[in-house]
Amino acid sequence: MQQKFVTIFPLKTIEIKSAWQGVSECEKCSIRSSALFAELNEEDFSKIHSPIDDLSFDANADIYSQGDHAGSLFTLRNGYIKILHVNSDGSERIVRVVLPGNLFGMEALLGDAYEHSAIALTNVHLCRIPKNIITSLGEESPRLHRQIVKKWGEALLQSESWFSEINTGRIEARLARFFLKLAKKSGHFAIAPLFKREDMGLMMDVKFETISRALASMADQGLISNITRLSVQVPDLERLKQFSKQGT
Amino acid sequence: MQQKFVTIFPLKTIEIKSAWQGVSECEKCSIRSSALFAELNEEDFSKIHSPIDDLSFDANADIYSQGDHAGSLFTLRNGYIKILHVNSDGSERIVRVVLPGNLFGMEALLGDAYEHSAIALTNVHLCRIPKNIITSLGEESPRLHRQIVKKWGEALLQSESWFSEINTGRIEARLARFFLKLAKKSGHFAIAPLFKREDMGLMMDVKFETISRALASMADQGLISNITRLSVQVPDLERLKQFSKQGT
DNA sequence: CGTTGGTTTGAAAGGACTCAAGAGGGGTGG
DNA sequence: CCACCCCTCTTGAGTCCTTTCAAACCAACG
Repeated sequence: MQQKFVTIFPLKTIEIKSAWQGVSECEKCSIRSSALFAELNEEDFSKIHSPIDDLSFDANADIYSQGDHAGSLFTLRNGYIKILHVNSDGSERIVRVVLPGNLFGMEALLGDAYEHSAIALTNVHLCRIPKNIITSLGEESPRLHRQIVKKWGEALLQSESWFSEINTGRIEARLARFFLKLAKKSGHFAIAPLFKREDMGLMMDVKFETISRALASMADQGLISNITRLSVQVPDLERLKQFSKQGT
Repeated sequence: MQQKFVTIFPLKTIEIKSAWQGVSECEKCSIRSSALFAELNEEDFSKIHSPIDDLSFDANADIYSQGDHAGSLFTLRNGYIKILHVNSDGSERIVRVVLPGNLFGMEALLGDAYEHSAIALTNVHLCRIPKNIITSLGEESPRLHRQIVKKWGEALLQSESWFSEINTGRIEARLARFFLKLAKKSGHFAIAPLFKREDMGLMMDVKFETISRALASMADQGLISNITRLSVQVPDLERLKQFSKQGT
């Protein structure tokens, strides 16, 4: 019932960069400072023997699905990913949005199966880290272990703060906070990404029509402009901030 | 079951058991199998030098507040605790409910300040673990580190699942899921705890009057009975489960 | 026995949902 | 290159659920 996209393979993932082996690239990784291996030194890298693949996915592609065997965790390099939880009654809810630099799929370290589904919201670029690298390297490198604890903690805090801010109050205020979290300055304006209205509804627990109406209403009020499928402009971040606190 | 606590000071916390030092008690702890030190052996315990205090608090007492210096983490032995997040606009939201055996306040391991407030929902009994025990012991004991990662992961999963199930759909369905999570069998019935309506509203993002009305309505439908301030009876868990999936 | 904090209940207003129709965009095949 | 189709997004009107503001109620406690 979901969107269908044309795939060459009946399978779900599309890999456009070839996998590569070894450690040299990790050491030069542009997002390394914020990534899992931030604190590792050369000696640590020399202990990595399994391949860390560098993968790309199209928007809407499944990275993994709830219940899949969990053999790897991932670092997102760019793009956005939604973490979807399917409730026992079949209803769905987006429990986290993964931002560049974030780790996801850490359930792999705890159990055999993923607890959620991870689906690309945009075209994405990510690293797949086999769990055995962590478990074996972890024995020897307290630095890595510390980093994992830290990353995990950040994920929890992000999840809780996301939850608290994106799910409290009227929709318009929630949308405002959502924009404030994701907006990036670009010249005189700030630009915030939009996702499918359906997805945004799943994040905030409202129907997609409600998202659409709220966007229109906020545009009427001059809080945002140039609504497209993929983004909005925020002319005045400060004003939006005020709005997110007040409600009117 | 809950012993009576005598309030001597006007202050918020009351300690009824004297603090104690050393490791001997942890080894015999009744909830140790589910607690942080589950996997430790005698050698590990011998390395613990800071005192782990065993504390009690009355309902409504603050365990710590958002922004406080974070010097310890905690294991809840019995009772319930709410983890409250104060948004930048002053609005509040309960992001997690701590159940017996759960770890909380792990932010202490990451930064200097607590990110949330922890407040007792009932009379509680908990262990306070100074962070330096973890950081120093962690260097030497991979078992402890593993256990921390595991606990942290559980907290994230619990938070996400709580979020997903307690915050999706109509209030009555959400309340039903809430009862299913917390109900315990007691003879022919199951009994689920209730908290202050205001608190329940903060968990589910509705006003306390709405909670009250939803409880009344569910009682009319025979889904629950014997509503008091502190608990409800659930005559038929299976039926409640059906209800939580359907809605009507 | 009156105060107090918490809970319930009522009525009207407001926000979100449902069902439905129409508009816009991007991709496909002619 | 254009026409068509499908998917997504927008908009409308009526209904349902939640909020708001009030008032009454209740149990615990001094």
